[in-house]
Amino acid sequence: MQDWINTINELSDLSAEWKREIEKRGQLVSVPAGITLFAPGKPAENMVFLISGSVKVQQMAENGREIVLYRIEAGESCIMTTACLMGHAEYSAEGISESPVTFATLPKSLFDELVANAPIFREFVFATFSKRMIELLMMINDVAFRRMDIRLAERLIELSKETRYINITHQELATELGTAREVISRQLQEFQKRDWIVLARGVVEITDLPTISKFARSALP
Amino acid sequence: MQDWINTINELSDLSAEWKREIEKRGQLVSVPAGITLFAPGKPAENMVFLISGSVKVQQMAENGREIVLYRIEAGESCIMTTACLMGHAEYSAEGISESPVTFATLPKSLFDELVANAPIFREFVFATFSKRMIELLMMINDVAFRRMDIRLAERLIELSKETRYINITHQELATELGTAREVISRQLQEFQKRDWIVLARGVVEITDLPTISKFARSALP
DNA sequence: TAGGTTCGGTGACTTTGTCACTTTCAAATT
DNA sequence: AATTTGAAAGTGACAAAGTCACCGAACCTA
Repeated sequence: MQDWINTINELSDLSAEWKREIEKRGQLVSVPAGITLFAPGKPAENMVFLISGSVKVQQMAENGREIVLYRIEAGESCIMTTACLMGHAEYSAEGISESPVTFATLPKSLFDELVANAPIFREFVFATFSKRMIELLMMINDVAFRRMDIRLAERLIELSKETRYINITHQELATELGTAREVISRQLQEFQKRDWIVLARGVVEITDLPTISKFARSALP
Repeated sequence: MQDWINTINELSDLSAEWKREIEKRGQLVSVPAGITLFAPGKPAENMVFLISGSVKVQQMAENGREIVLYRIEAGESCIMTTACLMGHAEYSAEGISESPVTFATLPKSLFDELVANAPIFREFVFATFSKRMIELLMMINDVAFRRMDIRLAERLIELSKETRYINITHQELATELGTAREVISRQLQEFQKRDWIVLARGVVEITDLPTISKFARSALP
């Protein structure tokens, strides 16, 4: 995988010289699933691009509750590290690999050169920033104003894209949505009572997708 | 006010040539209080610097509830416009002048030149981005996990920095914290019952700052 | 001073979050 | 195969937050 830069769509039009420079000065790293890649207290020294796998970025509160902010997927860069790199600020979130992950790092010096001299790269960085920013605004909207049952239904629909058997615990769902496990358990029971899903330990089986979808869109219980 | 660029601390070290260029191609605009400066649907065409006054950036939900995301103060730039400018994305928040406001706009072309060629300017842009990003993360933490009474107490303390008579309605406080007016009213009544504040129409008078402060720090009711 | 508007109060109810357990299940250990 | 153990999920009682529908008081302003 010496050609990783071309796996990032938005950067495929970079000049051959820049690509050579990036491959010379960048570093490829692979880690297994479940590793904390960044966390409050650890300073960022490089810009990070995800080549394969998925990284979950989440925030933890003093009371122990957690919320998943977003996921970094293959072909995306990590704005948290970039923000900390550029803003001389500290992380307030942590990043955990959800699968075996390969990423590339660029030293800050090269990052600076690229932002200055490669408009394509600059566009990429800003676009990533603003995309995440808007995601965070949507998240604030969700958490502050939207009903739990609707949000849960939406998330179940998302998760059932590939298979109707979703492998997830109630606690994990709670972390996804930033709520408490009990709330999810009760809500899932209610869904089960309505014959929309069937529950098993660690599994949610979607049995009536059309009705759940209707419910999620309705925004009314 | 032809010298506005020097009112922005982080940019005071820009070279004289860049400053001349900025003043030549930038535009100064003044608007009264209460004007919507940006809102979903209006595309951004320029980068914006606030010279004087204060702009409230808030988000509105379908159900009518609102939340104040942050304020842009004098000497800061508006990341929402920058994000929309660079990320080819749409606003999802609106900006409203809270006082008479003067701001300067830079055309995108000059913004690009500056980011490319003026490291000081580039640092400023990234620092602003990451500062706001971290603020938004804190806001998610607050909204998702922290108690209303504590958050309200904190906000009252903040607002009473200059005078113990805070001129604000319950609805405004609710918007600040992203909750419903009734919740604020009830909470304020509770504070009044405890002799921490005295309420009047449109006014909250802080009568026992030490105890409120202790309460805000305690995180326990 | 009359009428409208904004602001705040209130009670009944729902939803969400918390606490302190218990039970159930599955896998590892004896 | 029986037992232990830890994670996952269920439960009931309660507290906090949000919703709804309505009321009355305070304040413009015409």
